[in-house]
Amino acid sequence: MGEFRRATRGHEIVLDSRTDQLVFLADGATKLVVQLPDGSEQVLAFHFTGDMVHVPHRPGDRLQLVALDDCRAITFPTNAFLDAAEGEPEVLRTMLTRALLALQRSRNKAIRLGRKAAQERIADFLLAMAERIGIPDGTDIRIDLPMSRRDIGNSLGLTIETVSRQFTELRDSHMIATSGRSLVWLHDLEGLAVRAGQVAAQKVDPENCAISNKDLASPTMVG
Amino acid sequence: MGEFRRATRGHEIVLDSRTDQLVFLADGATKLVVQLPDGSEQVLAFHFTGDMVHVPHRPGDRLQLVALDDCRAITFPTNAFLDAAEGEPEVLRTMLTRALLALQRSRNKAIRLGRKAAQERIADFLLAMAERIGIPDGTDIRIDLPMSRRDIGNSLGLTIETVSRQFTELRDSHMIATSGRSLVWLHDLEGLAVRAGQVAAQKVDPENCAISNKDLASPTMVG
DNA sequence: TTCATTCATTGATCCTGATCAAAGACTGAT
DNA sequence: ATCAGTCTTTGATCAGGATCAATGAATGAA
Repeated sequence: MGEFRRATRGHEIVLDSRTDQLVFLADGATKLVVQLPDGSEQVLAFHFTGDMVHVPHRPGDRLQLVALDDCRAITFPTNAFLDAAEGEPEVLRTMLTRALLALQRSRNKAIRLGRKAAQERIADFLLAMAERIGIPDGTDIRIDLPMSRRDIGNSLGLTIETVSRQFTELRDSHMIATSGRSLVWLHDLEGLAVRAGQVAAQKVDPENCAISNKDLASPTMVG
Repeated sequence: MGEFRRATRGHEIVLDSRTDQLVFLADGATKLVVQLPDGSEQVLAFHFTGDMVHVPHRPGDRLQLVALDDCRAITFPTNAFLDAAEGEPEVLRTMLTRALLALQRSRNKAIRLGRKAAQERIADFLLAMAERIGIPDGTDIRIDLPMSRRDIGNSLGLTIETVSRQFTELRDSHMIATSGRSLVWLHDLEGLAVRAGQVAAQKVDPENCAISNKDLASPTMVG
């Protein structure tokens, strides 16, 4: 019933655009992008190994799932998948739980975007990435970002220049360190949480990083 | 199992904040608001009669469901509700469908917020409201907005003044008319769609134009 | 290695929307 | 109806981030 797909960096994971699709990302990282009629594009979400992605059929605008590195995925038409799961309430329930989690992530994104300061968005983005793909490295958390500055900007409603300037400022204030285009070390999670406007609580616990999460083996759907 | 709740304008629909809640809005309109640690607030979504709302338990920040007018609702702890629905795949499937719809709306909100121009956000918001609570009135669509300019601004990442100025400009260009604080007539859906960036402005191939017109009828965007 | 291309950083200027301020309109209660 | 309080509109100024422009670094291929 499902179809296997491969894609290399920068290439679209081809989907049947006639109906809603469910995509299980077996390996790799992707971005979900909408091409707006004015030619610009908006990144709606990033996904990583194990995630389940819902790609709705949207007449009117172009929705693409693009590989950020080498990807393997299995795609299903949503309805067909649900029909098959009809006799398996626990499958439906799991999917519902993931869908609600995806909704939470999307709402978090809305909070990020509605928040005006560029600095808050960037700090929040880094903390969110730390939770999903961060790896403890001494007292730091190391992140290997698969997406470009442009992708980050498109995701946060900022330009590539503003993203770069914010990275520079965080580097100058010793909250992060970078190497090359993709490696980032988070030095000061608390400081980043403050800059992200999360002052009250919600700090990233190193134990909650992707490495330890993987043991739970609970794939998540992301929006 | 569920609990019945009433609330009048401006008052919170009290929820058990210890676990995720599912709220079925039997009657009325609400806003889902997050209180950010810095004291500001962000409107995550608006809801209307018949909507299902998921209010996750978010340790760290305060999430409130606030009545925009007189509301009646039934609330359930998500887990208890799902346990009870375990033997009813159709219920689960319906809820999953609704959750995916909510996800779509949230993504649309992200598109609105990521899009830079205030005018686009406002035009898009009005079209979204038209689809959800608009009433045909001659060649116009009439909307009775239950939320304040402040709510609209908080929802779109704009200030109350900017919202007001955009309304004024749309009025001056005869795309809308207003009466009092809540009544709005949409006069030119096509023009609004152009300002919303849903349709490429002028100078497009005739082919795309035809497609665009068709798309005006397709469901879209609410958050 | 070297080169070419793409991506990232830095600088200068401009513009949209935020902020500050004040006046005007609507709503609900008396 | 009148009034008080709140919400909305309008104006003036300011600032953050976009845009334009150029340099510098990283990656991949030959």
